[in-house]
Amino acid sequence: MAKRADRPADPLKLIGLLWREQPPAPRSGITTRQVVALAVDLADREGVDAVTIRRVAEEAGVTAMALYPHIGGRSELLELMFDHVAGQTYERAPAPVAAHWRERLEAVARANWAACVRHPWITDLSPGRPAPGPGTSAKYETELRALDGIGLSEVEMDQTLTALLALVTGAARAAVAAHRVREHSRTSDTEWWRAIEPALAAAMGDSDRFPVAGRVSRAVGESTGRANDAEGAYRLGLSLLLDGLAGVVEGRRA
Amino acid sequence: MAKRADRPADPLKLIGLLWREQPPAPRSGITTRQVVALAVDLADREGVDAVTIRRVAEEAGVTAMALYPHIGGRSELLELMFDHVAGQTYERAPAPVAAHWRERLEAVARANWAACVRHPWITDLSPGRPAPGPGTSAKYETELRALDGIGLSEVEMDQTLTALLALVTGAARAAVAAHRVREHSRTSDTEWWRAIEPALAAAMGDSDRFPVAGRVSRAVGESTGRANDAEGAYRLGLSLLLDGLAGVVEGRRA
DNA sequence: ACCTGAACACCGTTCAAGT
DNA sequence: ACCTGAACACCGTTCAAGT
Repeated sequence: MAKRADRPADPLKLIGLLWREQPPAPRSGITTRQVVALAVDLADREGVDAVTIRRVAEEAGVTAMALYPHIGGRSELLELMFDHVAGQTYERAPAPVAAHWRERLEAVARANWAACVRHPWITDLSPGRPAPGPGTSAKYETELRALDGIGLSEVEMDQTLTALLALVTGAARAAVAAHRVREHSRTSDTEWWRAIEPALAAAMGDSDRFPVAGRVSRAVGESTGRANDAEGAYRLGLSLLLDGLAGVVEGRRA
Repeated sequence: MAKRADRPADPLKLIGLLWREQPPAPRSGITTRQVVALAVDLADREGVDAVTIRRVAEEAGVTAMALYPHIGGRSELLELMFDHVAGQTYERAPAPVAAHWRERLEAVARANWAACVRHPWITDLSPGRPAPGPGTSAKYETELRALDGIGLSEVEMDQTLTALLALVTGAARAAVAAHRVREHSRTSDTEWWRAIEPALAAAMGDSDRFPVAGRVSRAVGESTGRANDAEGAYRLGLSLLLDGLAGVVEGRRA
């Protein structure tokens, strides 16, 4: 959750900022690109909420108001940051070019999961109509190529990609949130539950109102040491989704 | 994206607020339950960002500071709101009790999709370690029962549910975000693209750098009239996931 | 015990003024 | 053309003071 999404980014202004090659050589020596990189670093270290205009300006060594010509406004800055990290998704990870489509899609999922681990704050941003920037466009192209030529229609390619990314991002979100609570309280999940349990039991009145949930929670706690296993959910979910896709693809080939 | 997630909710304070039966009969006549219901209505109408302490207090007819004993703080209020709507997920929708597990899981997905449509702001909230409140607990129990007795281990039940909800929520998030932009600009996606295209083409320099993306975008635009079909992605993704699960379940029965 | 008013330390953004 | 300082209209939250 970030601050002030009140005003959505102005699309036309944003496109100008996203695609412009020549920064307007300002007095202060700052460029859009540099400011965005600074903001991304800040978000990596302290989260989106730390990315305030004033704070970014301070890091850039200018006043807050000097930033506006370079970044538009806070909403536009967030979109620029999003496009920036989107463009880096397949820089460190190998491009998904394996021979078998299943390996390619697994590489896509892995790269997106890694991006969420490296930049946890992107799970806080609403994707919305994805920013039509250079980074996002390149990422989309790379990912669609992994899905191309396996017998799906164009619409199915887009829907499959959206579904796969929804699964990865959704699970990553849960993992990130759990990790934050864990870090914040400096306790493991089991410790946390032990601390919480007396208050909870007293409040619930001990009645076994949630038998299946209780049984599952105990099993998950014992086997993973955590209240939820988001990464396991991601792996299993991906595997099921790809199994389903294999059925469709092979069904058509026959 | 909402305001101020800086401070996470205090777990023990939160549990007290979530489970207490007897509101402390205050002078003003307001109760935690009423304030939460008011805040949910406000969020439904104007989004999470409109849910400020001052604004909610105004709606409740008290000063901002009078709210604190009832809701803890803003973070806790958001968790209370989340638990409130979680508890309503299966009130309007029929409980997932069909004979076949596939129908039960489809009902689970449908109910969660409907909740996101009714309360779009819940897609802005980080789920995190889910608030251990009465609503969330009841929802979890209902959903696990839909997965019980079909041959999965407890850990697999939890992971499957998490994956399914990640898929539904992730797709719903994209759908909500697209809907917001559409509503804000009062234009359809195709109109929006037409307005954007000249600026974009000029910026990109017409070079066909994204051939597959271009081909897919055109096809999606022609067949759905939209830039993205999040609902289609949800349907297809769910169907593939359940196909995959059917393979696992049937494989074990044999 | 509960509520209030004033205050504190923040926000994003505007706008006239400087260079 | 770019940057600055001051200001505006907000935030969440604290805290002493009232009843």
